[in-house]
Amino acid sequence: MVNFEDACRGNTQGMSFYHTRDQEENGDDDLDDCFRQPEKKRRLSVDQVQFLEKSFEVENKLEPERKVQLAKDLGLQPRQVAIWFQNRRARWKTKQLEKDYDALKASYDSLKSNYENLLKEKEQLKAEVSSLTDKQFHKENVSENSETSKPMEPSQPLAQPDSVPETKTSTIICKQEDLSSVNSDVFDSDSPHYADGVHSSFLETGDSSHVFEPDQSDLSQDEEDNLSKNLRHVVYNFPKLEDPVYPDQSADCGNYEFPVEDQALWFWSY
DNA sequence: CGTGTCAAAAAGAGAG
DNA sequence: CTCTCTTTTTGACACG
Repeated sequence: MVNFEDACRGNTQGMSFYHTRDQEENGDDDLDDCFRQPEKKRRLSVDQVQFLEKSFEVENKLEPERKVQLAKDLGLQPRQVAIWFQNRRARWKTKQLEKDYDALKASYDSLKSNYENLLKEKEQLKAEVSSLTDKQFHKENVSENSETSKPMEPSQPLAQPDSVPETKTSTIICKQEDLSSVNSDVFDSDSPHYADGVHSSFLETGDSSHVFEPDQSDLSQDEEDNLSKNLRHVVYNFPKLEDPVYPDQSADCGNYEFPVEDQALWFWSY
């Protein structure tokens, strides 16, 4: 447990918590509390906040006993302490949501760029295949013209397309790793989330291995939709979208709600 | 208790 | 520097 004496020893040399800038007003505290007048709002002193923060780190919930003790230690009303904890929890949660959102967005951006790369690669391979097909076909025509005794199926040019499939396979494997790791990392986040109070979700477990550079370039809405559709095919082993249960989707993700414009994120959680 | 909100206080920005 | 305006932070409260 954090001891207030320890917490502030040395920095204020025994100065009490009442040394706020409007110290002289603190004498009114009792009066104010009795009459609940619209009292002028006073901020807690740095030391008071520090002490509360330490206490919050230890345990973010406040049992009545501790509330009274803290209030006593800090020279505050128990209600003030309760309100402080309430606010602190709420604001901590907001920050956490922001963090989680950023991480999700980063994952999404990363997936998007992976997908775009795959598309490019696919186009290249397509071009390569058609050029090889043409060459083959051309060859056959030439040989057919010179010696008409050798009929051959023009549709077999893919028999040995060099080493192309090799590279493609490795690429795909790589992508799959990315996807599955992202998938598990991100959507495991509905595990104790803020529930334990002190420690947050997956994001606060230090710097995750998914530190992506946010890609600011944005696709148009059409492209975005197209991307989302197509990715359902790219994400090989994800559940299919045949029977979507939209209303429950939030349950899978810690009850988070995302802005409408970011709902494209859901495509890979279906 | 969580959530949303208000409003005072503090911090920041910029013009003169 | 200081005055003013804007933005951010934070203590408090109401409501469900």
